Amino acid sequence: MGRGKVQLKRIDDKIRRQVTFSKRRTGLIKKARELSVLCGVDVGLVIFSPKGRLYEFCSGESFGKLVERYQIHNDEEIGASKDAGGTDKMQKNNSEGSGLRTGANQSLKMIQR
Amino acid sequence: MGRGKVQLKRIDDKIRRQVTFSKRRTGLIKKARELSVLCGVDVGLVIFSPKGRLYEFCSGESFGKLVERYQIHNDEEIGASKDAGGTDKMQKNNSEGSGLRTGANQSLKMIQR
DNA sequence: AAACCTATCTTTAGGTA
DNA sequence: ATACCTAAAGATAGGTT
Repeated sequence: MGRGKVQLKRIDDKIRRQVTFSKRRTGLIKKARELSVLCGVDVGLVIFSPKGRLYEFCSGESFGKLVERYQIHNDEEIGASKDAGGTDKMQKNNSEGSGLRTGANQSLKMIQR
Repeated sequence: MGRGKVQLKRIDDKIRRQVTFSKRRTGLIKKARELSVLCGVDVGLVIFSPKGRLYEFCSGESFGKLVERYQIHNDEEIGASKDAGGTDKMQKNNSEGSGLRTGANQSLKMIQR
């Protein structure tokens, strides 16, 4: 938006990149909130800045709760041992494995409040 | 967008809500990807549909890795025992506690691939 | 780095197929 | 549900302060 199309590649100029980060981060969080409210769904979003700062949005429950649901979902997928029918595969836009696997249920339960 | 302003409240009609969910979910994931690429930051996003489906986006690392970083970040905040200076408080748009606290480092390390 | 402005691009609500 | 269309709303790059 603004003037000219956006190339989907890392912005070279440090200043411009920082400004864009600030603007788009705000927009993304706003959209995450809108999705959760408009559609009554739970959304969890974490953003790590290059400087190590953390920005997050989390609807309703705590982020830990969402992580637990994430974990449970994956367990069910594995337990069901079928690709068709039940929960279907998510849109794996990136991250092949997507971490958090079976056997860690107990551990996870310890860390979420 | 589209015709008429959007009220920030749950869409009543089930069909319209579902359609909006589908459209906005796609848009949100796209924007999450753009932010991560344009600004070279790591982004993790999870969306749970009312039907229990899971949609996610995760830049670069696995979602588990991101959760670990989330955990580490929170630990450092606590360890530093100061509010000024180091990592600053995130934009807590919701979720007071935000889960995932100290002492679970070992457990978490077990579950992320 | 944050607050505005605004031209321009992008998303999307509603409609149609 | 899913794909496409399009008017209108929304996001934002670049500029200014």
